[in-house]
Amino acid sequence: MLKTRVPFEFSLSDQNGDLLTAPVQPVSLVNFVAERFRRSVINGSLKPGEEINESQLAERMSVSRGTLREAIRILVGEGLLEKLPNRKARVRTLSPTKFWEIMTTRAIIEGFAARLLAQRLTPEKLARLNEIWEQIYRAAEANDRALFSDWDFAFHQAIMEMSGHELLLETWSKISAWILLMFATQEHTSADMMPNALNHKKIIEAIATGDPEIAETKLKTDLLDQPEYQRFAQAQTASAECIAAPPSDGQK
Amino acid sequence: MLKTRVPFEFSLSDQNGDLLTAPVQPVSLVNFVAERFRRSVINGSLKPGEEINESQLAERMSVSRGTLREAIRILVGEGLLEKLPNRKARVRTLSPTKFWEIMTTRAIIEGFAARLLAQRLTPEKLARLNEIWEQIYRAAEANDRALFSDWDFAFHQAIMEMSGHELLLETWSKISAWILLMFATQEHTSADMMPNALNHKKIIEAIATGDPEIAETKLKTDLLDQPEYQRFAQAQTASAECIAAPPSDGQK
DNA sequence: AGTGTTGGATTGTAGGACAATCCAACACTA
DNA sequence: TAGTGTTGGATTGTCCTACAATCCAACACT
Repeated sequence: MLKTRVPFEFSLSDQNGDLLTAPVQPVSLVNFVAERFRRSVINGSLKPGEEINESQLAERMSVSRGTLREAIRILVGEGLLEKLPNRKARVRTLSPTKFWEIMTTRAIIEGFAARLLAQRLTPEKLARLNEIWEQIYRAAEANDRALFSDWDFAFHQAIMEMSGHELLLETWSKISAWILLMFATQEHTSADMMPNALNHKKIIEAIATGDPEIAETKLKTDLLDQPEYQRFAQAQTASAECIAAPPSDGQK
Repeated sequence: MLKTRVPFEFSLSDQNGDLLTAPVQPVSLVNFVAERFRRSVINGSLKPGEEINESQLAERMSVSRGTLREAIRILVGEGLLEKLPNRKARVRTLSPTKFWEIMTTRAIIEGFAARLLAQRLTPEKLARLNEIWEQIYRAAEANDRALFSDWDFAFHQAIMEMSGHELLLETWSKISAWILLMFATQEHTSADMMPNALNHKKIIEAIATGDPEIAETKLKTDLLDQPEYQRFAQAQTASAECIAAPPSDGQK
């Protein structure tokens, strides 16, 4: 088989114009495979609970088993796969409880990031948020569900990045695959998009006040008031006050 | 070389009496090596910035390069090592900024866990906290720094575990190596231990009130008021209000 | 001082080998 | 029939060897 490595890969949506000066990131085959895993889980070709046969999959992907195993280690670290010794790796399942956990974790992480961002806001950062918001709005207008999700994700990612808190960003990144998965599984009607878009504007305004308390609270309540959270969280009222009340479901 | 696997490993300090019914966890060699890495970083035999030569270290540890590489992947996922393609893995360094990041991240995670725990507190959980506290107190009395750190860590870990929020626990676990590293690097005088022990009692009391707000706030302020945080965070006043003010240092 | 060039060290990946483990199916026994 | 051995194939865990790709520092050139 081909023994050459995947040399370089640029995320094509590289927003900032300074493509030239931006650090070039070589991508190893292992990372490439890991990314494929993420996408496969997110787009549903790898279903929750599905097991992974190393030799078989390695051959189908035309990579060595070692390479595949390393990729699996990464995904396990990110929580997308689970693995017990001597047993196949499995795609983790997304139960209502897990859903609640993801949303609350996001809430405290993004809430804190918003607090930081509010304190360190610069005109450039604000401009960037507004740019992304434009795209969100446009996607909502165009009724483009996939595009809307992409920019929605980008919005939250931007907040995390601009908060300047590296560890928090890392932590957020590790659960971001779950976030994407949730985006993918929510069956919004087109009616949901526009109010959602307008709400993002309110988030920007909350951050723009410069008041850390307002910014943090806005992000927190916002994440926990999402309809899909409500749906999964069953009878729970998901206000900021009730942030700590998990849904009580039997299945893990 | 030896081709047999490391069969099973029990954490000897397995508190709960039902050793028999508890699930048996086989440990792969990769995990064993990963654990060695963690300990080495924490006890200082692997110094921050130090680079890792795969073949060399693999031979010295009597494991194959593949096994070592998988272990490295795990540690990279936990953030203890950093790795760029085609370059050696390196032990990440703990700058003042990083220190601030760890403490604030802990604060929001543990704070939220305390909130949950306050709401779901049972007599058994409370008893467990008090048991651990006994050990903390005893270690402080005996002036045993290492023992104190161990039980201090166990205390916080117990809060995370008993909060019942799996994802939060996972997230916390991933940065726990950093926490241990901080414990290891703080050069407390013996005088610091007893007040610290007594303060842990106050944490228990805050949780025992059952008021999520009180519990969360107590944990948050507590983590950010630690002397070692103050030391690293330089001129910052680390009250709950100033939670979001990072130290401004040049070196990353 | 700035820019080619080169060789050795190291990482990235493949692929084969085999022991250890698991699991499901079957056989046996009370 | 329920419970308990037994067994063989499938799969994972680990090691090994091999070599291409990459990096880096040292040297040479201009």
